[in-house]
Amino acid sequence: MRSLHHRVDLLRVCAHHVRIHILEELCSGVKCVSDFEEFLQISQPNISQHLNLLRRHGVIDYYNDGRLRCYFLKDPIVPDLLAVLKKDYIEELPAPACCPVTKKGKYPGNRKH
Amino acid sequence: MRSLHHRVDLLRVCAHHVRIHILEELCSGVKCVSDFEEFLQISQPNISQHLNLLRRHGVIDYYNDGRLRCYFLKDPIVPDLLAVLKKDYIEELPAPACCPVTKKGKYPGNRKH
DNA sequence: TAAAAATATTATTATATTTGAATATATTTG
DNA sequence: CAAATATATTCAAATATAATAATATTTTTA
Repeated sequence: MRSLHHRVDLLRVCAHHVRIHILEELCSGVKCVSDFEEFLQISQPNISQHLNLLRRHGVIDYYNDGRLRCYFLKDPIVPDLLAVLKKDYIEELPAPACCPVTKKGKYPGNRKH
Repeated sequence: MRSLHHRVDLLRVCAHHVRIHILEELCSGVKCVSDFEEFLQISQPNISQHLNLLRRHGVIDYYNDGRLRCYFLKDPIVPDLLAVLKKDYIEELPAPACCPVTKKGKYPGNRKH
C-alpha cells in the first residue's frame, strides 16, 4: 500500500483543475503538448509546468517523437481515481443512528461526561 | 456528476496529511475533537481548523453532545476515495505500444511532422 | 544552415494555504 | 456561580503554490 505521504502527494498533485483536465484527456490516450493547448485556456509555458509537475510525481511520463513530446499516463491509479470522482451518489452518509444531528446524543465512546 | 470545480475542491480539501488521517479515522465511526488529539501530533486549535475546513466543504459534519463535539463523515465519496488510494497496483501503465519510451515512436495523431 | 515549430526553463510576482499564539465561547460540575 | 473541560475563533507570520513574462533548447524543414 502507498504510504500516507505518497497518498497525500498524489492528491495534492491531482488537486488542480488544469491537471485534472490533463489527466482526464490522457485517459483516452497519448497527447502531445500542443494537443493540450487546444482545450486548456492557458499559456504553453504554464501547460509545460503542469505536465512537469505531474511527471516529477510519477503520475505521467512521455516519449519524444521528433519535436513532439508525447505524454501518457503512468500511475495506474489515475483512471480509478477519476472514476470515483465522477461517480454519482444519491444521498449523504447518514448521521450516526444513535445520536441524530438535530438533538444531543450520547457519545458512543467510553468517556464519562 | 460533480462539476470539475467540485471534484477539484474535494481533492484539495483531502490533500493534506492531517485531514486524510482524520477522514480515515472517521471511516470507522464518530469521533470527538479530543479523540483526534490522541493520534494527531498537532495542537487542538489546529485540529479544529482542519475539522472546520472539512466541514465547510461538506465532507464531514458534527453534532454536539454536551461539551463534546462529535464529527462524522457526510460525503459518501470519502470511503471510496480512500479505498482507491489504498489499493495496490502491481505495475505501471504500459507506455503506448506503438512508441516505446526508450525509442522514438510515431505520434499516433494526424499531424505531419 | 537559417528559420520555424514545439516545448522547456527560469525568475519574478501574485495568491493561497498552513501554522502558531493568544484568546474566546459553551457546557458541565463542584 | 466559579472552576474546569472541550472546543472554536481570530489574526499574523511562515510557507507553498500558481501564473506571468521573458528567454532558451531542440528538432525539423526549406
